[in-house]
Amino acid sequence: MSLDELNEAQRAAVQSRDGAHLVVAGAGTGKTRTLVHRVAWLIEQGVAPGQIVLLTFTRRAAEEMLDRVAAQVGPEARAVRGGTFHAFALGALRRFADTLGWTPSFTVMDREDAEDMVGLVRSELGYAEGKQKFARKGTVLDVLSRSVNTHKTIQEVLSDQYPQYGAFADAFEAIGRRYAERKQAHGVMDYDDLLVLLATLLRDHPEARRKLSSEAHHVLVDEFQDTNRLQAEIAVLLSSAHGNLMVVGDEAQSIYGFRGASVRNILDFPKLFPDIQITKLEENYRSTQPVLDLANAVLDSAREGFHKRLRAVRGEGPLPRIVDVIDEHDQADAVVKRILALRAAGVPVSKQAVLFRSAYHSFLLETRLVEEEIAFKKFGGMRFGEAAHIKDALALVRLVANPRDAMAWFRVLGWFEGLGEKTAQKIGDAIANADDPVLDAAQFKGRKYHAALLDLANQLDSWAPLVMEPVSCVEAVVAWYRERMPSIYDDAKRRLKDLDALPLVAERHQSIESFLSTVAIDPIEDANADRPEGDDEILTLSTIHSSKGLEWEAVHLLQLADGGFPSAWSLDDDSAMEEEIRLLYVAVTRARRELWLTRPHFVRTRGPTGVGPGCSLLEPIEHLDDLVEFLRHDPEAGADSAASEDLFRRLRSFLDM
DNA sequence: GCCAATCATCGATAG
DNA sequence: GATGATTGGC
Repeated sequence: MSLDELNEAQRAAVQSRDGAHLVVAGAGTGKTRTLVHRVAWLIEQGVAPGQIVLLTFTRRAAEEMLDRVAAQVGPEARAVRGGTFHAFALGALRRFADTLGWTPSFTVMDREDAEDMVGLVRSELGYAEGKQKFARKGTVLDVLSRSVNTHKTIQEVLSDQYPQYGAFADAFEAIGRRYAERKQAHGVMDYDDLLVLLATLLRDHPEARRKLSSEAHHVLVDEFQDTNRLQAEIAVLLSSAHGNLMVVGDEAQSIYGFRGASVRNILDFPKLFPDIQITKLEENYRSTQPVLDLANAVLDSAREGFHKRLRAVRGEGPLPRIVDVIDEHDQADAVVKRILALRAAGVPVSKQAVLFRSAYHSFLLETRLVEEEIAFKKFGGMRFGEAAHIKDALALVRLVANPRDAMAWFRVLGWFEGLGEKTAQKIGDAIANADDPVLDAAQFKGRKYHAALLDLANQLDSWAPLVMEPVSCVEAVVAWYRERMPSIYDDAKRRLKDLDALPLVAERHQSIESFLSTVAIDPIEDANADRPEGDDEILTLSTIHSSKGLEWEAVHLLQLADGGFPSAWSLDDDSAMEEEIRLLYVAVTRARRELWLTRPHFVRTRGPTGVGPGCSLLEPIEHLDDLVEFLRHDPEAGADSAASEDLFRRLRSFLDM
């Protein structure tokens, strides 16, 4: 391996001695490359790959890094343990569940199941009833989650984030308690439990801590600015046996405040370790100077100054453009034409990305892309594994694996006519608590759904022997479920082929439990996603959140308008607006050379009303005129130009504004 | 008491 | 477009 390709600061990080090390890495400064070299270097120094733990934010990031390490030091690099905090926690908790009083065969609920369980608890406790409108189940779960992820009391979370429910702290707490009891009784964890329980294990059980941390000789954490209190605690405790903890991050790119992340973790990190080493990576290898000039100006517009100046190694390039468009239709038109123009100019679509604040911002564009036959892959938003029919099939598999899974019963029983929420819950709970957890269909003789339940019970019996063979089991379940689909969904036909993906995923797993819990925290890829010949022609569509750490030659940023980006929810909240600014910073710094921002004059906003035209993210940027070139999209001319300045005037008078 | 159908309201980002 | 509150039927 050659260290020649690294600059001095990167080399210092790569070859750092043991101990705590903070690497502050601005956008595009070679953070990934540094981490890759660090891991490779450790292996070359004789550290066993299995003793290195690389915690990243997404599975995608972990895999990419390990690929690159493997390219340098060989396939043994695969033994490096990598992944998200949640995935790591899952593995550790499987081994130490007993210690914490949990069954080792626990399963993991995704967000939707967790919400449903909260919903059931809420109605059980009677908070759903009339009187005053109570928080919806998703909100209740949000509050509970925020409380554990930020170490704040329910009351504090309510006062800070949901003042309208400030008087209901007791109710939230009661729901939280019952919810927690139920999870443990049923042997299911939600995402937060994975972190909470791992932290508890490491904090309160010295033997487990010693064992886990001595297996993790070197702990590296990527994107540390986006960790929350629990994750930071886990990282520190996990490295307690040796203190070899390297964290990498950029406080200016903190964009997960909404789920409890705190920049304090990275800012205060040095206080934890008196002899910490700190390395700053400041030379930007990714972008041209004009892109960075805009990025710097964006940061300057933040209330909390970060005093960061990105310096380009690449030199000059075109100015970023702000293209004014009328509405989303116009925007889709402008972006499609721009993508094609860039392709014609030699930038393949695979080196272009369209980024946006919220997943739905790209809907209209997606229809245009289909018309234009531009293949794309979308990241963020609704995932394949979250589609209702996929979750249905998985619920059946869960029942095979664990007949006491009350939430799976709840979901499955909901398919049958005449069988509603109450009865489903009753049946599910009864089975979960029975000595022999089977569905006794006979007792529903005379009911409309008697025959359906008999069939279900028979099928489950026939699948039970397959529990040791994930693929056969999943295939059998899917085959039966296919037949039921038309009675559950009007658009069953469209959903059918998605089910093919499940057996393929199952093939990669030795056990049903491993299949199910992986699927819960690491959503399935759509095996049917249209894959045209060669990856060359696939455009990336992504939420800004999911674009983290990635880069493209050309970046198109959508919906720069109040209510779009920034989100309507942030407009009246200073700290939320700060996060919107950092989001814009992240988006801008994804671009290597071409950066096109579209600014629609009119957007259909969801959320709080009273959103006017304009983009309050761009307004406070000083010298914006010098930093970007302004264009207007003219749908008639089919090109962006300054020629149709009167377009808006005409439109305004047309709309009488 | 429970279920299905209807109307009103609120809506993001992710593991 | 989903969730929740309401209504009307068994």
